[in-house]
Amino acid sequence: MSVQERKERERARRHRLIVATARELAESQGWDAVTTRRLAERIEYSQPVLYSHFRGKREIVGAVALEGFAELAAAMRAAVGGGTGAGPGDGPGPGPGDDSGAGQGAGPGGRDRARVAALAQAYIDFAGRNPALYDAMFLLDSGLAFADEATPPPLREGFQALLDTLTGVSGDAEPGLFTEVFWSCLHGLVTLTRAGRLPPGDASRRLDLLVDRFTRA
Amino acid sequence: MSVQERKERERARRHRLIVATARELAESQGWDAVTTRRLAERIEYSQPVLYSHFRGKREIVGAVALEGFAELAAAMRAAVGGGTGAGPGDGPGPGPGDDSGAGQGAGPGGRDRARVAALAQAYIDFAGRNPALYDAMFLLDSGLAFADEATPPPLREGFQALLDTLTGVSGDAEPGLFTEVFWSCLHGLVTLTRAGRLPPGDASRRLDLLVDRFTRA
DNA sequence: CTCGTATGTCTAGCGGTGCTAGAGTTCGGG
DNA sequence: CCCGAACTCTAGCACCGCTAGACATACGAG
Repeated sequence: MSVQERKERERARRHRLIVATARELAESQGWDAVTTRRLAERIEYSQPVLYSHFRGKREIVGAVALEGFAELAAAMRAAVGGGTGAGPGDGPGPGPGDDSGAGQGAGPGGRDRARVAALAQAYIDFAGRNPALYDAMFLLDSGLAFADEATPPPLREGFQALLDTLTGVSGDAEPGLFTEVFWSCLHGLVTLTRAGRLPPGDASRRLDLLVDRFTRA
Repeated sequence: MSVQERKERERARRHRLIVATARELAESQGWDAVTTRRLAERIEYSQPVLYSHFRGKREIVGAVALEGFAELAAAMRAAVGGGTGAGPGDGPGPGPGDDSGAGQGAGPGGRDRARVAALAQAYIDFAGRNPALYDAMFLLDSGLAFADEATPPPLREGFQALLDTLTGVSGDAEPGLFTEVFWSCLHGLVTLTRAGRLPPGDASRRLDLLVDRFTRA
């Protein structure tokens, strides 16, 4: 039986190799350069082996995107620290209103603002650091399901990371909705900036303004 | 000389035909279906004539996108009416601080909110009504310059339409920056919703929340 | 150790893409 | 009427994602 295990290990190894190579190629030359032929050449196999691991190119993109979601979630967790918000793993997630809204007093507002700013900065930094990865996650068609029961764990985890931090500042709004909107704003900022639609210089000022709008009141 | 004029007219006519056909095809079957061959067949010419009008497919997408920007600008203008904001054409545009910030009193706040809401709704409606057009404008590579001196007039006009309405509610923030951020949020909302990243049901509630965040204070 | 088989990989090729060179035709001006 | 210029089309390039079928390799049974 050991021989089968060895083969399976090698297969898994090659699987990872494909994903890693696709990611590197995309990050260094853009997704347009990621063709099945080039990819096959890089991993030193012929194209058909790709199709023994993935149903098609879309699924390869999806695999890269999945890595991205996991890393993004980790980056956001790291940015806000294990601090005040509902921590990960200490329950099924915060029910709406556990440390209840209406916390718009002057006291801890500054701390909240700092945490949201750190979160947002982490998001923008991640996108800037891994543009091709971000494209795989959001721009390209990766065939991943989102707000759905089939949504893969890393995606849920990413959203949860946002939710945990933002729940505290959502005020009288439903935290889920609040998070969706804030996330959309971050995504819009990233997208338009990356596409050259916004002057690149004022990126941090725009982020400041956004965080302001979502942390006051 | 009349013959030359006639030819030029016919050429212009064919030019418009190409753009219109590309747009229809994209709107009915998606941009993937817009290939030079299909396009050529639809206009009843061979592919090479396309290249006598446009440098390549990207430029065709760009032409469609340009139409889109003009229509989007018009839709937003119509939505806010010729009302309170700085009207179009009555000067080179409002300088920052002409009817000065700090207007966060309770009085006209409601009216401002309504106008911003109408503007945002017009934007979202436009994107929903013309998904392929919106893709050409923002998702696809149309080769159009944006925040640049080479930015085509329709793009400037679209941004100006946003700016005119938002200047009044930007508070102590720079109106240009405020507009960029708000626009980004709208774009993010549209993008994520269209990609199935957000549950489609709560679209209007999300929009409400966004408008709230940008009109209070 | 040998052999049949089963697994795995590669070569070759399909229909499609954006784009272009050069042949062919049409049509206006002298 | 005929020549030349302007224009269009046929044919083809290199590349794409993807797949069928030939080929080799390595395993397990006798």
